[in-house]
Amino acid sequence: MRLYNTLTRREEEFAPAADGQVRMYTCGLTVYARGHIGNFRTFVALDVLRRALRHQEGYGMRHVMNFTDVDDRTILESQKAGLPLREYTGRYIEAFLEDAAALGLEPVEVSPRATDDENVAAMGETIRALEANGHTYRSDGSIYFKIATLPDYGKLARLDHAGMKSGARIDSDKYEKEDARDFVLWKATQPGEPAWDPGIGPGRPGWHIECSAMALRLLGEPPIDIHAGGIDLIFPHHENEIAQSEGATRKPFSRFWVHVEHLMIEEEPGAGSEKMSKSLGNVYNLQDIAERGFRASTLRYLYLGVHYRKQLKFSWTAMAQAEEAVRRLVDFLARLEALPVRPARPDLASRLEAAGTAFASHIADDLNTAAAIGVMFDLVRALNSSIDAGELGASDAEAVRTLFERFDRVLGVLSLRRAEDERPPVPVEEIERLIGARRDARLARNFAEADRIRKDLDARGIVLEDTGSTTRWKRK
RNA sequence: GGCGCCGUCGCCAAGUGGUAAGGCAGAGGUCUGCAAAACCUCCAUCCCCGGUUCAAAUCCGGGCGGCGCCUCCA
Repeated sequence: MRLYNTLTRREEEFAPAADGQVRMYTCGLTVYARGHIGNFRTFVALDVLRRALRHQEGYGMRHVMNFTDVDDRTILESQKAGLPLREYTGRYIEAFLEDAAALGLEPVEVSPRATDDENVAAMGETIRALEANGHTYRSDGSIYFKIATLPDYGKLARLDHAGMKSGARIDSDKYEKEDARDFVLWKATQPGEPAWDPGIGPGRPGWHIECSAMALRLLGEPPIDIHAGGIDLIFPHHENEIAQSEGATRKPFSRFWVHVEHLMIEEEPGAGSEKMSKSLGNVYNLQDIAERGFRASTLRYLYLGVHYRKQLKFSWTAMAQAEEAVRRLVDFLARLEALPVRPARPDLASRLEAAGTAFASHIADDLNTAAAIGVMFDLVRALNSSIDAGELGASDAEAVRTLFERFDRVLGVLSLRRAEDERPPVPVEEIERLIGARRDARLARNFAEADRIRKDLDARGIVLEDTGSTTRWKRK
């Protein structure tokens, strides 16, 4: 498949370097708070990449997504909460896993925590290798990376430091550095802060070292195939990861760098938008989505409607439109269940095959999910039309379902919706009993009673639809 | 100030040289006990101004507007 590589600023043909297995690292969440829907835009987009590589391209995956469970904010917030760091961050890891499941993220092969003993040890090893290669210096008990020792520093971000805004705050650390652009690998112990000593002196990890160390430890010999994350990580995080990893190993770190654009929030129509971020305080999480009456599957669909390298303007209107679109798909799939037994339609196979090919080629085109979804809807209209004309039977339905399952292995929306629908607000037995009672009422032409039952269920979140002789239900 | 992205129907959004996918909303119609769903028909020449070309939403230049990175951030 074609994949945009930030390193070269071009789309390139992607295939794993070895054994048909993709070695991929995703920068995960800093677990000092519940992830918001901006965070999850990135994770869902990368989940689609993972699914496309696995289910469509047929590669094996070894995918690492970390939890950053030590940094200034996690330490600060855990202290505020009066909890040990590990326990405090553990709660948000749990919350993340719940949200990830709700959004249909496939579990990755490895989800390490930075503070796991073996990862701290790996950071020590990486830093020692950097020291041995002459890339570091020590100052006030901290260890720094000296970027002047790495000639191609900046190759990912391509920043022109000469032209940087005068007065821009470059140095946010209070530690002493030789050059403002140098960054800390290992922070000296501060009173009241947790500390480790993996053979380099007591302290705690700088922001970037964990990802280099874990990627190298868990994914083997560099270069890995793909390193991914939100677009804001290009600089400084990923640039510094490259410096650390390549300084330590003398080998290229990652072949592809994939970055997902931001989710933007528009609070009032026409008021302009800004990126959603915890520091701006304009965040919504999955709970907020649920409180507004929307489901996670709807949000997942909304994410996929915009190419991952374009900003996504989030609004409640957009959510409502996404919900209607998902409904159209679900209703179509439900229609397939009620088709009569009749001879298979001879020209259906080629129509389905064409759609399958078109869908796959859009996905293989740098994950053009929006165009792929368009293919799906084209097919829905054509097949709905055939159903109306009485041309489709049960055996055709099976072939159609199979194709949509193939689509959904990459998109992951329909299966998610189905899982949500398996837990309706009214017990299924009761719904079916009431449908039976209503059918009797209708046969007796007691429409008042029939409408009362439907209205009653509607108020409880269940919608009934009559289709010929049968009645089907769905969640509102 | 430097680097970069974006501007397509009322809303969301594909399309990067060959004459505008798809979804939502809307109008009219078919079907229907009602409701819903579904189907059919209708609904844009692509922010503005120049240029290149047989041909531009797509390339180039200049505006205007939105956003990002340069500082913690997905």
